[in-house]
Amino acid sequence: MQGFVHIVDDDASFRTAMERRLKRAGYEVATYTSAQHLLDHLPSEGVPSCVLLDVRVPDLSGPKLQSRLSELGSTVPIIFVADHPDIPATVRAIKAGADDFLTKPVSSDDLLQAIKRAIAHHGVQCALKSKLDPVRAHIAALTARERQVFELVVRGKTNKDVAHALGCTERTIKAHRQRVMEKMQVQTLAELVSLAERIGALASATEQTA
Amino acid sequence: MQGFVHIVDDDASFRTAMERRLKRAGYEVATYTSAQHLLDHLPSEGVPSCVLLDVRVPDLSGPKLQSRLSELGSTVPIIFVADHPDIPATVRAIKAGADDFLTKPVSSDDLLQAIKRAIAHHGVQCALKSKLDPVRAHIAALTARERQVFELVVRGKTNKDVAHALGCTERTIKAHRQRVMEKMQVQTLAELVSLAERIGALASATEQTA
DNA sequence: CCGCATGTTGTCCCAAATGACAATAGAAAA
DNA sequence: TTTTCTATTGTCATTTGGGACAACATGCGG
Repeated sequence: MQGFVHIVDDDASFRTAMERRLKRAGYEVATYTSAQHLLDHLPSEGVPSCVLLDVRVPDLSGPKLQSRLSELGSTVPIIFVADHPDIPATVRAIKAGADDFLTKPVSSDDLLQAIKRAIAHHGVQCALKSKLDPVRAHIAALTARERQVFELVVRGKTNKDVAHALGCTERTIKAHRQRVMEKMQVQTLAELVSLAERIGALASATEQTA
Repeated sequence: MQGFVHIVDDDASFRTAMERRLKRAGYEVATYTSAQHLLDHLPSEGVPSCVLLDVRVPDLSGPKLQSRLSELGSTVPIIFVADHPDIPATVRAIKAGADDFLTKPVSSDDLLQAIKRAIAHHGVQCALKSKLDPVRAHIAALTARERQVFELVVRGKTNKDVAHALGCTERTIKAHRQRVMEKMQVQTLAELVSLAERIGALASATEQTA
């Protein structure tokens, strides 16, 4: 399986035409009559896929679908297909994060190329997500106190510093720290800091320590 | 000063018209008759700025100018201005990284909005760059051996591990490690790891340690 | 030949982190 | 009420990291 393509178009003939073309090219295909329809049958995340969206569909504009999807935690790339698009709409769509923008009639070449790229993009996104999601889950599993310790520790504070900052004994911090390491499933401070950076829990804050 | 705008257009009347409009809006302005001209008089990096590029200029296509600039380490956003653009060209330009795409005649509102956005973007880029550049410089100042130690240390290896990996004494690693910390100008391992992550020196490699 | 940078290694001591066993107290849930 | 979770603190021994002195070898340019 090379990937999954979700076709959204209210024109049945276009849908079936596309479906046939893409299935022949080796893709899994699902069709929807509207953007809402797509949102309802939320595609299984985790498989590299993309959405082929006819901009003519009335219920949800492209950008809106985009933001709706990302709210749901999805990063599926969207390829817009338009009949007679105007420049401003095109610019808006692409700047809003469309992965590509095609005009009808779509040449098979362009279509397949765009889809290949989009699915490749999503593959990368999925890989990233599958790495970061568990980390976020681990952080979510920390208690409030543990999170405080976590934040200070990954900034290079020593147990003593943290103890002073949080108003308790060094020994206490030590205990929390151990639990943090366990829950985050890391063995070393370096790994902990790496995770924090990747999650963005350290956004621009590398100040002095001692 | 709100920012710097570099206008590239071979049409003198357009240049001066734009220049006047933008100066009135409070921007610093420089004009160029060709993309090459812009590249020659490489704009001073560090000031939030943007390029207003007429796609008609013949010497360098937009995307080419873009890549040429980024080769030179610049991240100036480019706003394309086109007369009668076609969709594919628009799509290509924006996907290639254009910050915005305007069509003539450009309304003052659109223009100023686009420029404001672009300069804001560049402001962020500049801030980021001014943080990362010195770090890269520090890394470049490491000796080969020091860099080896650096790479292992930020992955969580202990001095003992590194010593074993590089075939020398723990004491030796200790010495290198100290010099690394000095040269990178950090006090703690956490900071060192943060820098490594931000520079991308740790791309997906958080494996076991002990 | 000499100075300098680089890499190497040493000892002594102290600070910091880890791990092994622990215990106590309050709050929330069963 | 009893269990469970969370936060708190303790000691002791060990490992690691960091700082303060160092020394020695090599290779390169002046």
